[in-house]
Amino acid sequence: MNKVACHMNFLHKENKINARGKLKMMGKPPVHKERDKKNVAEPLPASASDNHYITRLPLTSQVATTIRDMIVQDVFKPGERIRERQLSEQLNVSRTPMREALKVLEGEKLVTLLPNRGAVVVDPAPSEVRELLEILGALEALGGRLATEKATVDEIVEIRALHFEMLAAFSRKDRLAYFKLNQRIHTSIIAASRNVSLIETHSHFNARLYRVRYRSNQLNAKWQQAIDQHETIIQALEARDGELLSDQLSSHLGSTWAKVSEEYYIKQTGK
Amino acid sequence: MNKVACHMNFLHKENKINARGKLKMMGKPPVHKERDKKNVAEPLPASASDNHYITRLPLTSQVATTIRDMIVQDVFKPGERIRERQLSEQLNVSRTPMREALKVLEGEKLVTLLPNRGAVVVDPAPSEVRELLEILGALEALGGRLATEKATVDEIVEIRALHFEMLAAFSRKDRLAYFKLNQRIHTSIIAASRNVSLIETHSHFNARLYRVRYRSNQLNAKWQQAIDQHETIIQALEARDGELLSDQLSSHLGSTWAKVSEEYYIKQTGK
DNA sequence: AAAATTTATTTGGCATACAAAGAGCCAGTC
DNA sequence: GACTGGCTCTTTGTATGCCAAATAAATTTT
Repeated sequence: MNKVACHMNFLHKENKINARGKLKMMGKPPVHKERDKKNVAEPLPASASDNHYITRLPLTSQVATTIRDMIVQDVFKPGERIRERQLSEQLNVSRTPMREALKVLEGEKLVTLLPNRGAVVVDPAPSEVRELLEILGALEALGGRLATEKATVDEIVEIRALHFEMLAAFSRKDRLAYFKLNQRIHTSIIAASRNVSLIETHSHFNARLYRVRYRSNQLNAKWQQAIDQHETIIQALEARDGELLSDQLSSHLGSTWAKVSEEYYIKQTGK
Repeated sequence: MNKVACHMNFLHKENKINARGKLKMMGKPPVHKERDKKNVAEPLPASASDNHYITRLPLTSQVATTIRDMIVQDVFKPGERIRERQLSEQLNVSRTPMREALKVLEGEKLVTLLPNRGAVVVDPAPSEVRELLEILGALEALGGRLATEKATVDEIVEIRALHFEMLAAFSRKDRLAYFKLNQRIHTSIIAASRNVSLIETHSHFNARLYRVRYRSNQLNAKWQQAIDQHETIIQALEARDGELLSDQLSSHLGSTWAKVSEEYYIKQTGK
């Protein structure tokens, strides 16, 4: 359900999605391979560890998730073309779910579908990144304001705890841990807004910006400043000051743009 | 490109989409039916009236657009099931583009795809409508603020003109004209923000709320109040007062929710 | 009447076929 | 040599048929 990628546990290109234990070789009369184990109803506990027992999600969704992860984690580079036939063979699925998955990803703006030329991984122009950050800022501002009204004490405490963990990562100069905690904090604030549609929308825009922010995080010089902003954010939440939190969140993303745009500038001139 | 429906020019159910002047009977060697007319480059003026000359859009997109219009315009009622085989026969396309189109619409949250049970037209719960209106409010607030910075004088003048037209529709008690002008005004303000992603996102949420707002508009008792709000909105834009415009736009949508929720209440109790 | 079982309908996914669009190549013309 | 038109090759777009699995409906059994 969570569209933001979980880091570094994706399938490699050689991996195969093999839905419903499908047996591909055309001999072998279909004999319900490993179904009989549990053909009594049995409510299916759905425990976290049943990822073998290959999930009964529609293949299309599985494929979409796989590709989505590959994109967010840079297995497919921006601008790279995705050949549906080739990839569907690699994933061991037919073209049908592959194409449907690409349609889904197109809707998520993670790929562009050129007519008769297939899918290309999007490579947002700097201006688009700025636009998206503005939107994300507005969404977080809304989420923050709602959170000050609706968050439970427990949620706020948990967010504060994440903040401390983030400080720990900061002290250790552990940029990856820092990044992930940072993300979790923002996501948790939005989650506290209790607005399901907002949570989804936020997650969607976050995914579109994931790569950019990840890379920006790797070379962010103004780390201390970001930390300071975060402290204010948490305090505003604790004080349930919607106005302040709202402002802080959007200006926080404003400075993200400052960092990112600087990076674009460097890439363009120096390098 | 504009996802908000243009009113009442959709295809009826008997209509057929027949892409690329496809000749289905298997005789007839392929002789580029009516292409030769314009195989010289000719930038293709894309005038509004070239909807005959059967567009060279992918069938999937055409199907998606058709169904989208049918949904927004209530040909398919919320909660109604869409049978892919049946509908694809009616539209005279195969299941393949039909299924892809439904995937697209799922991404737009206009239908829900139940595994093994196909597509159902979404029927947002009141709470979801509230959520979406909150989000739309935040988006319009952002758009408004940007518009005060970026709008050209011409754009503002045009919006003022639309406002007067809307007043005219109001005097005539022409609710449909009023509604459409109202939509155009809001869309124009967002368009003036110059943030392409925002324009798209706004259009998307607007589409999801289209039906609700349309119906609400039909029985809105507090029409005068809405008019007053609009006057303030236009003035704020003319004064380029971002703060004010921003506030007005989101509170405007707040009162939209007031109206809509009232209607839900009526439906639930009285009726 | 409730439960279990059978049947019918529909979707999910695969495989195959073929037309059309692009991309690249090559020759011929100016 | 640059442009043009035509080839060929590859990939996508669409149609079609097929079958398994899931659901819903009908029917039988208990």
